[in-house]
Amino acid sequence: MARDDESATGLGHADMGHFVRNGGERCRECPLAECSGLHHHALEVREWIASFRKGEVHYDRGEQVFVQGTRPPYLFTVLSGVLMRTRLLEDGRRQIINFMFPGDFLGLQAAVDGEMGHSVEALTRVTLCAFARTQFFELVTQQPRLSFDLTWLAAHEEAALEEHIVSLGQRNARERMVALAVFLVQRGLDTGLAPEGVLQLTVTQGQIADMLGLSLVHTNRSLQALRRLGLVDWKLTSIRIPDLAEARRFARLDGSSQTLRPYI
Amino acid sequence: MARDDESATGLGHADMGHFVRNGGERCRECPLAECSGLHHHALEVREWIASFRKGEVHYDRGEQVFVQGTRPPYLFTVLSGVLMRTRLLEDGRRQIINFMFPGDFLGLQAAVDGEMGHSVEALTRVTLCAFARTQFFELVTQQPRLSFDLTWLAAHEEAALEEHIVSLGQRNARERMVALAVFLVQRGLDTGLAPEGVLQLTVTQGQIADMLGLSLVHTNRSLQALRRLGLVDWKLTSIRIPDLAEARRFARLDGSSQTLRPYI
DNA sequence: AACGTTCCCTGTCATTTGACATAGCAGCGC
DNA sequence: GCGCTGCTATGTCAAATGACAGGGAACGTT
Repeated sequence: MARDDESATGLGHADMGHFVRNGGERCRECPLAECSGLHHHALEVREWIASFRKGEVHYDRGEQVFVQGTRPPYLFTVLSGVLMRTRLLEDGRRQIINFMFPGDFLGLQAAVDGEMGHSVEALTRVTLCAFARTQFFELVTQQPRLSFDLTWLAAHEEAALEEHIVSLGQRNARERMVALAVFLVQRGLDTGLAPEGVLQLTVTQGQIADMLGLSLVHTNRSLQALRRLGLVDWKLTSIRIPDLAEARRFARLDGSSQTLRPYI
Repeated sequence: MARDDESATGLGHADMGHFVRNGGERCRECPLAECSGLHHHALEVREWIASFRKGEVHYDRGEQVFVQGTRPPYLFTVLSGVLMRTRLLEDGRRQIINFMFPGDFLGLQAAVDGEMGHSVEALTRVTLCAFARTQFFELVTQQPRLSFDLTWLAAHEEAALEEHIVSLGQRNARERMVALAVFLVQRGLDTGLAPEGVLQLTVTQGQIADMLGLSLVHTNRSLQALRRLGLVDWKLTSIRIPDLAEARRFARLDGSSQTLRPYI
């Protein structure tokens, strides 16, 4: 309980995030190196990044990595696992903003503002690579390539949020679900989390509802309808899309322009 | 009509955007210098920026600055006026993503990807400061301060989109409208477009509807309700909020952390 | 075995929002 | 004056979505 506060800052131990203080030497075994969907840096740049690495943190499902309104000491790159960004209203309503996959960078807002505008929670057991917030711009601005990559990630995150806004504003419940399922499965494919096209990820219907701005009950019924239609088979622990192209058409998603994502 | 294509690329003349080829010498009279809501660079940095400036473009209300899916040769900083980013679905549905005010940077997605994921349309007569897309990273990465500012702008745009997602997902029609009105008036105050707290900007109810994901009819009724309640008086050419704090409470917006925005 | 928890599912009814049809009103060119 | 056009306003009805209440399966703990 004395540790309770630390969990909010990425410093928690044991029960709420386990910090392992080890430096860049571990970067040779970086699990992201095997990920086919990512753009890998030149050795020189990788070593530059490694020199800033502070260690590694683990969180279990349900644990909070960042808490809205706090000033975290560390920023992270996701090494493995899946997380979600959420935003709370004072009256308890919750909106899930987006999901984060291996290679994604966590805490950009804190990097420029000091303070987080949203919370981040682990959806699976996750491993994160930690950098000191105060060193971040030293890390990034002194390597033009990293500065570019950071901007790339920010611009693409913006594009993902745009797509989500289109969903919430223009698509009905079923279209939204299909759009979300396609997005998740696609990211799963890119990061090796969806062997044989089935994403193994446990998302509750309550979480889907909070992501799509629907009630839990309506979410449930719409999911059943999609299952009957054979478009998306979304179960608690997995998402299966029999025909990705057809699902795309149904949700009126345009073709995904497959480019390699950079990471830091 | 031979010029038709150029309008999509920021090169149009006369009827669709008027390009004035003049360089950094005009930067001494930059209209943004008078804007109190902005963070102004040191002389040295301003001159560095000026050396990249390619000229100035004007667009009238209704003209498209960028068209979704095209590769624009220029990127812009807004010098005066207001614009909106929109995204179209194949079946004609339109979602307005956000509004842009003086000091905002246009075309970040094109800067990293080459291609625009959305369109940008002028809501008033606007003046834009043009940079070559191909020179952009030279401009930004060789000045750590500019690299920081660009990231700052991207992170804050992301935060604005988050807030919009919360609106679309969790707030009902009236709350959404109040939230949008507060956002617009606040940005108007920061950029000198809202003398005496009344934002002079013509936004049609159809545009409000496309921004908030509501039907035109429902938008109309909700606007009337808000007028009756005395919360927001939104007319075709102006937005007035009698009590900003009360409006914030109504829409459950948390206090805006007033910081100076950088610009490039 | 009994219990508590978490999640998925269903029924019924209320509310919100949308669709369609129509009217008014200001501006504008002629 | 007239006929346009773009925007705002209303009425009526239908569809989408939410609120509330409760049941049942799976699973871990005692």
